[in-house]
Amino acid sequence: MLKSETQPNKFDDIYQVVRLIPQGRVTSYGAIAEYLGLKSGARFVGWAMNACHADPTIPAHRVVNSQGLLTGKFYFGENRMQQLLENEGIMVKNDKVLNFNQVLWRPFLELI
DNA sequence: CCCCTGACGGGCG
DNA sequence: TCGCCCGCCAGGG
Repeated sequence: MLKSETQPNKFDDIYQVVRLIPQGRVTSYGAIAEYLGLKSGARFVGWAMNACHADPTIPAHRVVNSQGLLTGKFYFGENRMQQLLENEGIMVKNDKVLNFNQVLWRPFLELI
């Protein structure tokens, strides 16, 4: 099922970074792409997430777009994504993460 | 083989 | 400040 046979490292790296996101924090597709040096950009990350939405071990709800908008909430069901985030102490209003700059987890800055 | 689409992002008007 | 357009890469029709 996994297309990992074609892009093993890229997909795995992306999932790896996502798994490293601390609870109560979020990150953006662009941040992940930048950290991994994916010239393909954020689109590739979003695409990778789409391919993994069946994997419960990946906290995909902690990945939002550069505006802090829950663009992928549609894939979690009605308000599942927002519920998961709020459950971790992240405030969400109108499908947008509040205090985004505070909860944003930047791998290239905080991952050592 | 060609065209369209997509959990994005940055640039320009 | 808001909205539109283009780039990027892979998969599906």
